[in-house]
Amino acid sequence: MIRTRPTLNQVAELAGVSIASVSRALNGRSASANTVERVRAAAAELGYVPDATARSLKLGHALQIAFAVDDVGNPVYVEMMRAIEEVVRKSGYRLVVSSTGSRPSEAIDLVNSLSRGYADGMIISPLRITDDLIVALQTATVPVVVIGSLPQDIDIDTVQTDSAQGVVLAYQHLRDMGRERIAFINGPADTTPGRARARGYGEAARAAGSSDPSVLTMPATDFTVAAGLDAGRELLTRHRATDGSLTIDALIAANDLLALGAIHAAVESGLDVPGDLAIVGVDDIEIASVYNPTLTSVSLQSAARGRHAGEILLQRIASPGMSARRVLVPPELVVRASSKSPTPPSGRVNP
Amino acid sequence: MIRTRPTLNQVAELAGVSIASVSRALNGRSASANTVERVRAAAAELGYVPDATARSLKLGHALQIAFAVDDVGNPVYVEMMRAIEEVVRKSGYRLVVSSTGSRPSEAIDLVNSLSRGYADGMIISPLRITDDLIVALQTATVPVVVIGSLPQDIDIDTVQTDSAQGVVLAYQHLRDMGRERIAFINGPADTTPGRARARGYGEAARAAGSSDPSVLTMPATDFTVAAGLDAGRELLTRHRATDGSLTIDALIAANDLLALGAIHAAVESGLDVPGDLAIVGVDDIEIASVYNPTLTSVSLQSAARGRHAGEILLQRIASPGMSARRVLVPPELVVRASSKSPTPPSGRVNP
DNA sequence: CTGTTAGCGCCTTCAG
DNA sequence: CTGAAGGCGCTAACAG
Repeated sequence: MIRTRPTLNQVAELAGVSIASVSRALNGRSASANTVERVRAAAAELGYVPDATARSLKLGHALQIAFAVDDVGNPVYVEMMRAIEEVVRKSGYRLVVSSTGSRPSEAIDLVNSLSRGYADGMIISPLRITDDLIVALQTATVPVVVIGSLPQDIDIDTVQTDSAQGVVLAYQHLRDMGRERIAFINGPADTTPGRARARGYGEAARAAGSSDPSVLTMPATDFTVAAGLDAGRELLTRHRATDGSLTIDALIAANDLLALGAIHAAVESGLDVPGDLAIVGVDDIEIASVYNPTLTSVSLQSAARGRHAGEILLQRIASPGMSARRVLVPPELVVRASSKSPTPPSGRVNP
Repeated sequence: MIRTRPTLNQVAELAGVSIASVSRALNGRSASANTVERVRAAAAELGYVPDATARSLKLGHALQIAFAVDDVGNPVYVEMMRAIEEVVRKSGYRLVVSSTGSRPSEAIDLVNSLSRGYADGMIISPLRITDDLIVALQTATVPVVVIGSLPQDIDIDTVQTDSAQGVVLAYQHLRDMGRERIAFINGPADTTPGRARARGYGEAARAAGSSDPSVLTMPATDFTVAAGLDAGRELLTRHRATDGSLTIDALIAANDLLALGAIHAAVESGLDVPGDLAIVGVDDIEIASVYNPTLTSVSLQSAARGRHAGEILLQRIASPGMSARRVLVPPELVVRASSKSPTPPSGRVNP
């Protein structure tokens, strides 16, 4: 049977003092040693714990932070979540995680329901940033920090990375490894990261002499392993010469989940990775380092982004007057086996 | 600047009616069409949204469900989380996710803080179930559902699976595939799943004629990929003959993350999986189906367990008087490439 | 149908 | 140092 929760009143009655004294004794305000002692005893006997809701109503804050993402299944968000939780819990906040799904309307509903005051602040990392969402963010009644890229003129705290630059790093790395025809599996083109990464790929490809980067681009329907598998299969059948040989020798995937799916597609079709096809992902999720082959990836430092977002949000809650901040976390290439050179010099032994 | 939130009072004033009428108009209780109209207009003009905290205090529930796990990084918990969220959100509840870390004391603190009433119920899936935790669970002031195995006589709702049986399935499958010496990488032995899976392995091994299953058992320090990598490396160096050949031909890992780490350890040491070493995991996480090789795994149906837990919790919140329920979700073997036969019949073509 | 009123449980002036 | 009282924003009787 569920035990019913004792209230301040019952503690007061048992201790033989007023509820005000109980409150003070328990919260460390001025009270005589005698009172404190009796209150403590009474509270312990009843198993009293203050009611969070009543406290919130009185104090005006919920001690909760909301974190909203499109898909909690993506390890990137899990990493952010851990980092955020670690930061905010030190200040006494709980983390409420919401998976909004891909429809921006859901995210907007969520932001608006925040106005109901169940959370004291929000961190959101949306894949699709619509005008409506921006309006909702701007008119929210609690502080909001966005992990992602907002238009420059929007006055909202932002933690962003340069994923276009990340893809450029990947491209250049593959060129350095001697790859000539580098394809690109993007996520949905209507997402913010999708657009940014396509831009990076386009820039890098053109700089390398490609006249039309889009011919080697394959959009996936989502940023997931399953979508990467589909896109990978499609890409591989599309870029075969009539003799069955591959007409591409490298592949950048817009994130690691897509890359994993794509590698699997390559392997299942009998290709050697990286021998026949080098593959680079983006995000550097944990599995990247133990996949077979290990996956070269561009780290977007999810944990660091989460940490920054948490800290900024805490600061803004403390001082709402601050002007909006933008912190930029740089991408970093992490080289592993999946992008090794196709023609290892033979007759030489590894040092 | 953060917009300040309008209250019922201000809406009432603007609409020229009492706050009670506003409340009724907004909540669809009896009110004249005229009143409803004016209240709606006033609320819209002010951008009014009811305060969740005040509402909770009055109504006596927080409309939140807490989900506590040791490590949100494990895809199993993410799967459960999604399933739970889907179930509870239909009834208007938000999901608060907490990562407790491995110390049972943290979980106990969390359970106790639930008594603060910030959540109306809790689902917890603890790796380590101590007596103290059970006491905390029993004395919690809100309904609790445990995903995991509790002692039989404990009167708490439980959703469990039979992971010992799951390991038996894995063992028998490997025997069927012609494997003779089947090793076992367990998680920490002081965890509930660790003990259950060790028991299953012991039973199966003894049934197959092994006198001491412990000689082929290697405990990992955690249920993670990193721990699996370490344990795999250790296991592989330990079970080499003097000529360098492997003295085991199969391996069961207590979960998929460990299995992934172990496969990687095998591959990096030049072994062929499944040629030299067949590997089976437990949990059937998504990556299992796209790892190279694809991982044979025993599904413990995390999504189904999460769904059941959510439904049971909702029922109990609705009718606290119900006697405790136990639902059992059976394990299911999912065969993939990592456990294929070591000696494929040659001279034959696949149909 | 509508307004007034009494709390939900807690914290915090304000007197004493 | 302590008790009484007001009120955070809302809903649910209760009268009218």
